[in-house]
Amino acid sequence: MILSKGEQTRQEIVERARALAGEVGLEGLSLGVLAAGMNLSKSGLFAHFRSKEALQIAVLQRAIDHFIQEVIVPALRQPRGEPRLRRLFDFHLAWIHGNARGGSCFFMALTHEYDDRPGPVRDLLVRSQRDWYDTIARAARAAVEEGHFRADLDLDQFAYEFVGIGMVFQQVAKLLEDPRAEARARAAFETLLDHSRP
Amino acid sequence: MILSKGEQTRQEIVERARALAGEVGLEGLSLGVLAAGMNLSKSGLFAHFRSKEALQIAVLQRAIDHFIQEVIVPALRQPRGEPRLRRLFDFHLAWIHGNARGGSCFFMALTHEYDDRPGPVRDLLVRSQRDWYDTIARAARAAVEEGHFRADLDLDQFAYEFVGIGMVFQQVAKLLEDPRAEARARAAFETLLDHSRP
DNA sequence: CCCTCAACCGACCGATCGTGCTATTTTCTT
DNA sequence: AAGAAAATAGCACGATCGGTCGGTTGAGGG
Repeated sequence: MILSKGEQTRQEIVERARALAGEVGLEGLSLGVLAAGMNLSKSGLFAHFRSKEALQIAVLQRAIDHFIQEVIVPALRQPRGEPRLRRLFDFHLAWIHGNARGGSCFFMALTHEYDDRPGPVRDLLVRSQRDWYDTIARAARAAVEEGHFRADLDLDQFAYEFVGIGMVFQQVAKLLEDPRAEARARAAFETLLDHSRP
Repeated sequence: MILSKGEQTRQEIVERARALAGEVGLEGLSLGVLAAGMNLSKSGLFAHFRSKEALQIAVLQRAIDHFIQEVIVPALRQPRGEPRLRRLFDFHLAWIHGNARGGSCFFMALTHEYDDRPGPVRDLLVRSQRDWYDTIARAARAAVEEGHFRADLDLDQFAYEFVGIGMVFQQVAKLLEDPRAEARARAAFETLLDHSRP
């Protein structure tokens, strides 16, 4: 056993908390409810993190890792340029849809939870979102280099509109429950791609 | 005095609660904090609404009314077609930016608060958002009729992308605090307009 | 195998939550 | 001005919150 008992329990807590936070937000996390869900006393759980904020940060970091593993890494296995961008978009939609099961996309929900609540949690969130925009912009630059996109394309603008499509998709799919949400997202993305080509 | 004392107090409560909810959400509203902020006892305040949910609904309805007054009505004063759509977009950005003072756009925040929390509050939110998409689509249809937009334009798709731009704008402006957020939003909107023209 | 220390528990704290119930004060009607 | 009705205050309730503390237990290295 490579993981100590404590570390193993800690990771189970974080994983469980991540699922719970998808439904109630990071602020809405309750140590009591969380402990009851596993076979743990509240204080036993609390001992693993010395504050609720530490738990929140651990959960957010875990979500970031998941996002990288489920969205970014698989897209990187595609050839540079447009194919990789398409996959990035696909996996992004899938991520939103997946987390859609009883909860919004983690990061979008947190955006509204923390855009006016300073602190380390917000800082980490901001950093992760900036990284996400950068990842998209870098993938777009690769597409430029491959000749798939025009040389004068505004990469940051591309990332901006890319993210925007994902955001409406989430609202239309999950709140408004419109089955055409995904088709609309893909149509919007095709338009964006067309507009980016030489 | 046309308003009874009770009704007047009630409206002051709702208005105050709307401001407070912009920072902490509808679920995060606290009757105690709210009452302390005005000169009212918690129970005195509570008596105006027979439940917290009733207060939440009143607050949401109030926000909807504000949105209509600040965004939709002034846009309707513009000539049909593209000018009206431009103003609709302008006022929409201004609304997001205005509510940005210590809080997100009310409706976007509520989207993530209630997309997995059924009940009357969510129902009202869904209705209001559907109305908003419809309003944009109707304005776009007018632009088609005026000959500003092509006849085969997908109106709902237009509304979809319209809203998406507003959503990224909010995140980039408020969470990421990027001063170019507004310019990017306008650039994206111009692209959308260009793509909609005959 | 045993001893040590990390891991965990149970009880408890003060605060705050939404919500009743019962006065008491204020407003409105006559 | 008086009486009915509405508005508000005071108080208490059960629940739940994040967090503390002293003790108990079980895992893991010697």
